[in-house]
Amino acid sequence: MTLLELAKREGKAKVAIAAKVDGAVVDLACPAPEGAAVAWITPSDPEGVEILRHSTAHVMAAAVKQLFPSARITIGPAIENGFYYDFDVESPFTPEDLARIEERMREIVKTDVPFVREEVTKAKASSLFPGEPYKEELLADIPDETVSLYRTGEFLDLCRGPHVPNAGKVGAFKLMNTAGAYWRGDSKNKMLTRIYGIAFPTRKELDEHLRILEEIKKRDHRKLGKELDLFSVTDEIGPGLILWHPKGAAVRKIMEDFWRDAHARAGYDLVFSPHIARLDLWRVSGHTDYYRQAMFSPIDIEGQEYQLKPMNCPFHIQIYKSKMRSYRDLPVRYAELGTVYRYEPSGTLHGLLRVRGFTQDDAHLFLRPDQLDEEIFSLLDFTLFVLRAFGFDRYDIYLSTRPEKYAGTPANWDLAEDALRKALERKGLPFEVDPGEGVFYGPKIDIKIKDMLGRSWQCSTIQVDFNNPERFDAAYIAEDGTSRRAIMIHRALMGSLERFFGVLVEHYAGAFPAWLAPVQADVLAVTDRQNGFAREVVAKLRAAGCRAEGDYRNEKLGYKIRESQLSKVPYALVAGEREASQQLVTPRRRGGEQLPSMSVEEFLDLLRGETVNPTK
RNA sequence: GCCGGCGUAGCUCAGUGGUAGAGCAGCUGAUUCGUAAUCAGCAGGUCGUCGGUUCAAUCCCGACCGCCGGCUCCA
Repeated sequence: MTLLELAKREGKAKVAIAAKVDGAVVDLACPAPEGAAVAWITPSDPEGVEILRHSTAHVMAAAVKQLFPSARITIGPAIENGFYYDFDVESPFTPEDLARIEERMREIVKTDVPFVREEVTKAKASSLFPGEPYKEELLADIPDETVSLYRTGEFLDLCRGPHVPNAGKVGAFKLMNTAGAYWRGDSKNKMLTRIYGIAFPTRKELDEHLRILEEIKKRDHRKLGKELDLFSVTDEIGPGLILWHPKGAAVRKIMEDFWRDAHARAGYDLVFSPHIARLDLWRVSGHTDYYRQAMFSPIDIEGQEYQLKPMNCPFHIQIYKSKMRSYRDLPVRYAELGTVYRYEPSGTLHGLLRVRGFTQDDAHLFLRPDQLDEEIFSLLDFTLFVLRAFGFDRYDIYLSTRPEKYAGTPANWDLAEDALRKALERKGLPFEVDPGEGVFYGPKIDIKIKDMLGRSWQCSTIQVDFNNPERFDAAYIAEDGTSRRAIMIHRALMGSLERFFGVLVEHYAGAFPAWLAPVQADVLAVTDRQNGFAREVVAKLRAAGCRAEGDYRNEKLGYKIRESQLSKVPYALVAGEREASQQLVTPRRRGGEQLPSMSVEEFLDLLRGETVNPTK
């Protein structure tokens, strides 16, 4: 008896698309083993959705082979929200092709052809894929002697499975776009044509996903950056180089002020360093060996080579080394909003999130080994405090451990990895270990913040560095009078101000909380007879530290309200005849909520109540 | 960098082998108005850049620059 027959008997054939037998997910065509524990998998189970998406990829490949017989098939996995399939074709698919492929897919689904699993020897299998070099290559890499194949009508694919029993079982899908993708993700290989699709169990879920995509588009920081006049990237300046307009600069200043203040309180010393330094400095640091591909070309200055800085660390080390350090002086903490320049391939640039010049909220800590545990813990605490202040309280945390090639001693690595791990555990933070993913110079903790839409953004990083202290001989005099090597920690919390700002824009959809908003209140004169009063109100607000602007244009109130709301200013203060006569203002929140009229002082109190950020 | 798409006024976008339009924004004037757009007029573009085809190119072709979606990589 097959699982499908068993499913029928149990009345599950309509919903089940696969089954879990003793923990292994298998097709319904598999025999139902006597006495084994069988759990049905439906499209709404996580495993079910994946099967569904993967099967949809097969349906797409089948449609492509029907329409483009010369297309060579490669791989087509399920991914988050959908699937893709990579093809090798002479000319990439056009949007019209995509529509035809999608149409053909629907026809295939309608025929409800079965997905038939076959198991054959590798030798047999390779004879079944004539003219499919990629399948040959995949076959050659499979260690097992037998492999499984799936047949969907005429279409045959090498695949581990499992799959839905029939094409009719795939859910709602939509082809989204094509993209170039290297075979096996390696830029040395041929560029294939990838088709991305989304797939969900039901039409409703698919529509919901499309709605989310719309929402993401609406929040795009590049779009909002232009609409709200926050920043720009121009042809004339160059790609990946950011111009911060007054509104964006205002937010940046608030971010910086908050950051400097928090760091001063947390025991950091603020430093500044230049944008270029002798190339030799980067030779000593090892950047010319390990980081060359990300560095701009050296600059010739009177016959000497200088380098635009890709990192701040060597400068901070020089400051550390400017005098003898006692074990009593440690930890030394140097922090800088340091602007660095890195060569990023043009195709990778993306708004504020991926740029060529950016400002790191950088710091380097110099410690004794016995201070590692406590320092990492308080640093972690400090990091979360800063992230929370900006409204991020969901994280994905990763601990990356020693790679195969590394600097420093295994004993030190163990010490450092231990300190990072213990800090995370003591803080009660769930984290994932990425074994061997540490940088060559030390283990690290990466924190990805999750925004309002649940998307993850890499921002904070805490890295132990065993390499630089050695290369630069960063030392301190220990209690016994001997010179010891300091342990260095490199860390950034926001990561880069540009990226963090971009993430903030998307997180808040441009509607910054009052403490961050570039303009906190628009004062709207109802007619020009109130312009004088409105100016007084603006002056009073500004004197009290409120970022206020006045709208004295010859426009109706509705017009001014609309503009204020569209520019996402937290408060619009209506100043009309009624207000002027009583020296009041009538606040309206950007959502549309109207508040009772109040004095300027009362409004300032209200605003203060909302602008206290958690530092103070 | 690689693959594909795109590049028309400050912005959003129409359009055509015979050198261009709309809405918004801007300017001028009228209007003095109460919680998401008052009306009228005016002005605004070497159609990304360079080259080619053509009697004629914004349109067709090529190169370059840039942007967008991915790949690769990362703050």
